Amino acid sequence: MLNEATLLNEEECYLRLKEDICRGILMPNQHLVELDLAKSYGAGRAAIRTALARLEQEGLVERERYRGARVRLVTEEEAIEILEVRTALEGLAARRAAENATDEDEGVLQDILHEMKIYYEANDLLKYSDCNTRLHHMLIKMSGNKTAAKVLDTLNSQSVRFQYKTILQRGRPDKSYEDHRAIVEAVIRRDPDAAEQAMRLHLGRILNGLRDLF
Amino acid sequence: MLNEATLLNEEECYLRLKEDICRGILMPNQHLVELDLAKSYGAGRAAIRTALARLEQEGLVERERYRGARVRLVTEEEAIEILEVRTALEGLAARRAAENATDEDEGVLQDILHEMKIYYEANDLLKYSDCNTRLHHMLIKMSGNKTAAKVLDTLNSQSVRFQYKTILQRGRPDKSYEDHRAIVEAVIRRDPDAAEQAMRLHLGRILNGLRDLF
DNA sequence: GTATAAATTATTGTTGACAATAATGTTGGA
DNA sequence: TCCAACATTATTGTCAACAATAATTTATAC
Repeated sequence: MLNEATLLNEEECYLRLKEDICRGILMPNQHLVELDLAKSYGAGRAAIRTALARLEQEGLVERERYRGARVRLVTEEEAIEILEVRTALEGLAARRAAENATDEDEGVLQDILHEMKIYYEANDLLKYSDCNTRLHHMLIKMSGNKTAAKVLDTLNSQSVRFQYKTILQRGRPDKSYEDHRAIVEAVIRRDPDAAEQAMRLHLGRILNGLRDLF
Repeated sequence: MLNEATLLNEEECYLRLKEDICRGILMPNQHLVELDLAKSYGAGRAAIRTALARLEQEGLVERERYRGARVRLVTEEEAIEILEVRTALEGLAARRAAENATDEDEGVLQDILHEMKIYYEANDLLKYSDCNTRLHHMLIKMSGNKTAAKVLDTLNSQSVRFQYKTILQRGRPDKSYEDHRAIVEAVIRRDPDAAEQAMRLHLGRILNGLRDLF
C-alpha cells in the first residue's frame, strides 16, 4: 500500500500548529479555518479544534465564538511587557543559577561563552544568536525552577517574531557579548546579586533597543 | 415549559470547571470523566472535552491519552517555585506601580491599608486576607503590565490550595501588616527600588513560612 | 445608484454513533 | 493459591451529519 499514513492526533496537531505559528508560516491575524487545516495537515477536525483551544490558552491564537480562530497579533506594547516579565524571571533564574552552580555547569557556561566569542568575531549572527539562546536556557535550567522555565517558554513563543528583529539590529551583538560575559562571570563567582544585576542590565539593553525600534 | 435551560457552552464549562477546581470541590488527582461532568453540569461532552484541554494548558488539569483527565496536584516543591516566580513578578509590579502612581491610586492604596489595619486589630483574618488580595491586585493593575497580570493570575489559581494555609499560620498577619505598610509607603514616596525591595521582603517571609510548613 | 431586506454561503458548534484503548473481572490450569 | 490468558466493561478518541450563527451576495424598493 502506498499511503500507509495515519492521521495526526490532537497532540501532533498542537505541536505542528505551534511550530507553524512560531515560524511565521501562519501569519498574525490569519484566519484559521478548521476544515482547511485538517485537510492540509491530514488530521480530523476535532483534533484541530482542541489544538486551537489549547493554543488560545497559550496566547498564540485568538478565538471568537462562531467566528473561528486567528493567529494572535502581539502588539509592540505587548512585546515590551513580555520583555519586562522576562527580565524579572531571567533575573531570578540567574540568581538561582549562581546559587546552584556545580563545577560541570561552570564548564558548560564557559564553553558556550567561548563559542559565542568565536561566532561574534566571525560575525556569524545566526550561530551567535543560537549560542545566545543556549546560554539563556542553560541558566534557566540551572535555576531549577521548572515553573519559571515553563512561563518563559510560553512567553518566548509569543514573541519570537520580535526577537529576531532586535538580534539583527546593527551594533547589538557588540555589547551583547560583554553582557553575557558579565553574567557568566558572576555566576561562576557564585555571586547571586551580581548575576541577577547583570542579567537585568542585559535584558534592559535589549528592551531599550526594542523601544528605539518602535 | 418547566425546563427552559439551555446547555452550557464550552466557555461556561471552562469557567465552571476552573472554579470547582480552585474551590476544591474537585479534589487533586480526582479523575474527571467527561460524560459524568457533562451530565452534572448540563453540558455536552465536546464542551467539557475542550474545556479540559484548555485547563490542561493552564496547569490545573493533567490529561493522558486514552486515560482521561485528572485534577493536577501541585506539589510542595512546586508551590515554592510558584512563590518564587510571584516574588519576581510582583516585585516588578511594585516597582512599576511606584513609577506610575497617580494621586488617586495613592488614595486607594491608603484606603485598603487603613481597612487592613482595622481588620488586623479586630483579628478578622478572613477580611484581612481579602484586603491583602485587593492590595496586591491594585499594585499589579497600577503596574500597567497586563502580561504579568495574566501570568500571576494563572499561577494563583494553581496555588490557591496552599495560600490559605499560610494565611492561617499563627503569627503571620502581624508582620504581614507591617510588610504591606512598607510597600505602600515606598510606592507613595514614588521610590521604585524601595517598593520592589519591600515586596520581595514580604513575599520572602511568606516563602519562609511555607518552607517551615513543609 | 444606493440602501435595505432577503437569500445564499461558509464556518463553527453540537450531537450521537462507533472505534480504539486501558482497566477490570473471569476462567482455567498448574 | 496463584498466574496467565481471555473476555468484559468503562472511558476516551474520532468521525460524519446536522444545527446555529455570521459573512456574503443578491434582489428589491426608493
